[in-house]
Amino acid sequence: MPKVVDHLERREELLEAVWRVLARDGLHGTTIRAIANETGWSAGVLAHYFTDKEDILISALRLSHTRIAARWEEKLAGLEGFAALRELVLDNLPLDDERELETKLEIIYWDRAIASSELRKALSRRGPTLLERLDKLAAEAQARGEISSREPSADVAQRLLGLIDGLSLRRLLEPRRVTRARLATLIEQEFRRMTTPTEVRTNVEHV
Amino acid sequence: MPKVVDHLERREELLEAVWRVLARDGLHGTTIRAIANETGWSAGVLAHYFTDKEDILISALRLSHTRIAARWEEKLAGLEGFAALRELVLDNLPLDDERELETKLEIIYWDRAIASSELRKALSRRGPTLLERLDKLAAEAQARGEISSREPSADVAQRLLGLIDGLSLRRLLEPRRVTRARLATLIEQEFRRMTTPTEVRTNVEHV
Amino acid sequence: MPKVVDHLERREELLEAVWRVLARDGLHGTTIRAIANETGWSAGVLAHYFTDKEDILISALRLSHTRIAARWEEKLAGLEGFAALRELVLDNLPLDDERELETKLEIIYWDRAIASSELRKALSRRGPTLLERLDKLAAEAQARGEISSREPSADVAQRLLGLIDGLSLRRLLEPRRVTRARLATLIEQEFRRMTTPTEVRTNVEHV
Amino acid sequence: MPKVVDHLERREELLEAVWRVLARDGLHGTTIRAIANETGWSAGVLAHYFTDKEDILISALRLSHTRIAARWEEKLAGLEGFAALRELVLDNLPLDDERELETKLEIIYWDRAIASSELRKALSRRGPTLLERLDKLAAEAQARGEISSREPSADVAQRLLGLIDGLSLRRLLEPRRVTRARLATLIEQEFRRMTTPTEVRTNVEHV
DNA sequence: CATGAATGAGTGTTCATTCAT
DNA sequence: TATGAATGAACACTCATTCAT
Repeated sequence: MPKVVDHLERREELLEAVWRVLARDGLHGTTIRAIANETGWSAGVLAHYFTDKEDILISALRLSHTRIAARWEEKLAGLEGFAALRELVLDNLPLDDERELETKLEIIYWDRAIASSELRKALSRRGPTLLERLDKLAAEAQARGEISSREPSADVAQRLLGLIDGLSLRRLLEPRRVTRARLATLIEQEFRRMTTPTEVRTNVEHV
Repeated sequence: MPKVVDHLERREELLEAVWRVLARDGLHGTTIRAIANETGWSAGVLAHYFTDKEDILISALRLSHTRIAARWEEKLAGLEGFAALRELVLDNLPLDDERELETKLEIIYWDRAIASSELRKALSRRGPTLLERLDKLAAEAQARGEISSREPSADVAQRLLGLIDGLSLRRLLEPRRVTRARLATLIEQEFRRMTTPTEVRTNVEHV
Repeated sequence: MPKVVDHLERREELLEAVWRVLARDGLHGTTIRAIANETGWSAGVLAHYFTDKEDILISALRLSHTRIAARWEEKLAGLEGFAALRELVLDNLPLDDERELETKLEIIYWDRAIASSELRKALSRRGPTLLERLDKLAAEAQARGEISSREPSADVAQRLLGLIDGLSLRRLLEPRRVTRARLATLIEQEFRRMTTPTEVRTNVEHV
Repeated sequence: MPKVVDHLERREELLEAVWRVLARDGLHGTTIRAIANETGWSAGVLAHYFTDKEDILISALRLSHTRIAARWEEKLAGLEGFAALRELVLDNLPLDDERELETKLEIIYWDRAIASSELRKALSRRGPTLLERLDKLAAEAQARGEISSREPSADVAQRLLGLIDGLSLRRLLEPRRVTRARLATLIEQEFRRMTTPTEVRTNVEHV
């Protein structure tokens, strides 16, 4: 009788090891052997669960996205409008170890995503989804009068996504300058700006 | 007398080829041989001008930063306060081919920068410098009453840097969704937000 | 279950191939590929058994020393004093193919041993050991009155070691002039000198 | 008017630099660039004086042999028999820096000499010549009754050559154990043995 | 299912050599 | 004569991948 192994479970166990290696050594330092070492299994075993190294890397990213999406469902349950929007943004920032790892994963793939359209597809699954969610919640918040309606919700969403990526990056590149507390402060200020009404000042000329 | 070659000039010629390869193939695909191919010279010639592959990559990045810094001097000459701040932000966005290449260069190094402190140093030469400049100009704009003084200039600068990186990234990752025009629109909206006076609305409660 | 290979056995098989390449091509001509060719395996297989080329070369030398030491135990079993000393000297001369190869190995490393202290350590394992053995047996032979006690046993040992190295070298450098038979004759003469009593001749003045 | 350069003089100047590099870095570490660096000239200049790297190395060795032979003429002038023999042996030992360098040169080439018959020829110029001289002087010393005539002068010469090479090697491989003083002592003892008459002891049985 | 032995292409790098100036 | 720019082959080494067991 062959040993019964839950394929999916084993796959996820392996992919979590891939995350750890990626976060520790970067994409460049992530070799099949390093992964195998981290899993505790032999290198050859990866061939049973993945077709390719590319497959491993993309699968690792996809699993991360799946987990993130699942967490969204939990966290956003019962929330609406601005409150939901705020929660979603906060959840996508590296404010604890788990999400710092997720952030590293994203960054790590950006290099290759620029060159490989294959990988770009895999990556864009998160981007658009997140963008669409931000958009929908921003529109909702506008409809409720919680945030200004002067700009399209799509623009609000795109700006928030940009801030998420840009500030997260700075957090990882310069951890001493951008502490978690500072990161939180910066995003709170953005929330405040969104919820503060604006009045057109006529004596300012835009360049 | 030997063949006369301007060492510095040749170095820069080679490094520009490195840029092209990096932008085309990513850091991962940038091999010594690929670079040599792009230069039109043989692979061995790189040994005359650089000690190492690491030296090549870091030099390529440094040259880019040097060029960028020089362009800043030009573009900011005569400008002050908000006008200068606006110009600096715009100059750091991938709104033409030249700056798109520069942006790719930055992104490409982020992966390794997270792991290697050596590279992080080289990279941080741009980051902090840009941040400091943004900060100084934001403070200037605040003093002139051109933008709101409700938040510290350091926060304004950090947010702008975040937006620059985040929106630039989206432009490169999803060029169809984030066109150059859209990128320009988004940043103009941010400028507008900065220069528009705000009035506290009492009936909104921050969470 | 994977293909079963006796790791140690395979290592030794590979190292013996290294010996052959070293003896044929010299240290200079001993490349990883040449070794691989000699083994019949691919070049990459060496990476499974050795960390490094340095590791290969030092391991090859060590295995040789181990084999030699083992042979000493056999040959010297039951022998004492001068008889043992004589046997030990003879065993360290290139009087057959096996020992000629061993001698070549020693010579080959001398160049680098002079520059690299690392290698000198590995080499000196044989040197001192042989020297100490020669010393001990010389002292034994002196105590038994088999050889002259006019000079310290340490000097006898050092001279014998010098002769072993020097004559072995000549045998390999000028095989036609120094045949095996001639080598044997020369060393036998030295034995005769050692065992022949000397009488001080007073009318000779040393310079 | 072209610069007038004494070819031979320049050649020797270059070759002396080769010696220094060889002694410092070993044959393995002796590159064309290292030599050029040591000479103070550019790498290409060597092409004017030598056809090949092999040519450089062999020429360096030959010059050393020429210098040694010239020194012999000086030192042996006026000496005959044992006194000359003694002087010749002493002159071939690494008892000062100059001769230590010469010894290193010899050792350094042994590795390749075993494989390359070309180099062996170049090397054997010293060996045989020295051997022949030793032989001639040994015969002379025997004729004068200064040393024992029990063994052929050729054997005496071969043994002395073996001792010279073997002990010199040990001096360089284990400089702490075999000091210059110890080396001198050991060779003096050999001289003493040669000049001391022997008497057959009947109660010793050769094995 | 799991192993790890074996492969071979590809990497960065070194280096003797050539040659236009 | 002397230079040093340029070449290209060879090197040790890494690594994803295959496959017999």
